Amino acid sequence: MSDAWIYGSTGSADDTSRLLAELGFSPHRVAANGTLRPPAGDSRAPALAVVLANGLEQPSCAELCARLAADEELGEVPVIVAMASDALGEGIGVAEGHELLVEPFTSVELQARIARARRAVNGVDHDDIVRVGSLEMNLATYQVAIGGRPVDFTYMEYELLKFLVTHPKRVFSREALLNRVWGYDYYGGARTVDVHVRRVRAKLGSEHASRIKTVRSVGYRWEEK
Amino acid sequence: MSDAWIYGSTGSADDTSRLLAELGFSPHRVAANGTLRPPAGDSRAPALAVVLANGLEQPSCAELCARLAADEELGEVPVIVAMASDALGEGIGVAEGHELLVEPFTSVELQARIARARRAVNGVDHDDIVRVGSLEMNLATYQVAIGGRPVDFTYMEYELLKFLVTHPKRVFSREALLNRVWGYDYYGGARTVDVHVRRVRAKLGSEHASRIKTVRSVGYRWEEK
DNA sequence: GGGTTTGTGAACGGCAGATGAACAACTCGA
DNA sequence: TCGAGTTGTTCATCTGCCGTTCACAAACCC
Repeated sequence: MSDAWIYGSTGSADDTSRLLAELGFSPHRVAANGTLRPPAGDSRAPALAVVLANGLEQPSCAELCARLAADEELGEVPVIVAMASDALGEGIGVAEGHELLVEPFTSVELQARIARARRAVNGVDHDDIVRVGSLEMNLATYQVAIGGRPVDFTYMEYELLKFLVTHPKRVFSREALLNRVWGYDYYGGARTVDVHVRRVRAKLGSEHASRIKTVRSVGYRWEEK
Repeated sequence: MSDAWIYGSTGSADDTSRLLAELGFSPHRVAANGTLRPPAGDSRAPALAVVLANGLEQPSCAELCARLAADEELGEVPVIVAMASDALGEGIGVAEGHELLVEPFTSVELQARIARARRAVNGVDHDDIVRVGSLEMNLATYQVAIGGRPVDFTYMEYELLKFLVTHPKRVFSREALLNRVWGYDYYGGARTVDVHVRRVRAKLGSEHASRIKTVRSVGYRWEEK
């Protein structure tokens, strides 16, 4: 799923790892040898970076923050900096865009600060971004991207796709789709749905087009397979 | 003798007042009757605003935050929003530039977050120049330049452009723009937004005009691409 | 192979948005 | 106080997009 890179090796690193895992992240520890990437795994930018400031010596927290902020490829990564209360006074530099977390913290606070850090980067709440394979829907910006490349959907195409994606596996009759996507007071030909499905499929491309399954004499279904 | 305005009246208000006083502020409680200013004293912008979210009903925390962020005169005030841990999950909107503080907190953490909130304001104030390609906005002097050549924007044109530029990627409905750029108590035709968008586009010139994307039957979005 | 269901291409028509211009409110200086 | 200039809003018209529909081809089931 979404990777989280953890910098620093205080005693709280294991706790933090566990909390992040509970929140749905795959935590990866990053060695404190100067690199910004975890030793193994792909080098795709993670969904989150967590800096445990306590005991960070080489590089220092401020330096690490600065390098994270400056890294070209990682430039868009949400960053959370966690430190103990008594380390706050030491003028440790936490970059402006980064979110400050003071230990001890609860899982709920961590979650809230993750959301804030991500919002600062993406301009929207993470909850508003849906990913299915290489397909990415930003529900706040009305943008769809496939493999990072933006794809233009018209309003109705977008609404239809959004509905299907957010209601996976269930089959919807054309009538049901007309009611829930077009609106309850709508009355028009059911074939309208067909045409829209076709256009959405075309824009989705070969990789994702087949995700909209047609269930003969019933309707359509979104399948993430 | 820097003033701090405190919104909300939970039990922690007194504690917060005391802590702020210890840190050298003059705390003033603001009535929860809708105004943003304290009942007495001069109306100069304070050095700090603290929102105690717990128990805030009318206006809600999110609304209060939005109004604080939108207030013309107070726009440059550092804001801290304090709330209990169990209130975090409710999707309470804390504006992006505001600093989130989770109760219970220590005096040291409060101090650190005050510093961050102030840096956020002063920082934005400081390198107050936003650059997007050859477009340059000086948020302090209300000046816009394209390719080094100054361009005149009227007040509302400037405000609209500034709002879009400082909230990139996100789509805003005309109504949302009317609320957040024109003001909450404004009520007028939504087409007003169209016309202003058109004028801003015209002044932006061919290179930047397309950065204001229109999302059909939704609204407008700023894209730096 | 006949009937039903779905895919496909093209064309129509409505409407959202762009555009130009006029109007109203306000500022400022003579 | 008047008038000219500026600025925000609204009206009227136009244009192009896009949602819808239709006709036909293809696929599927009996």
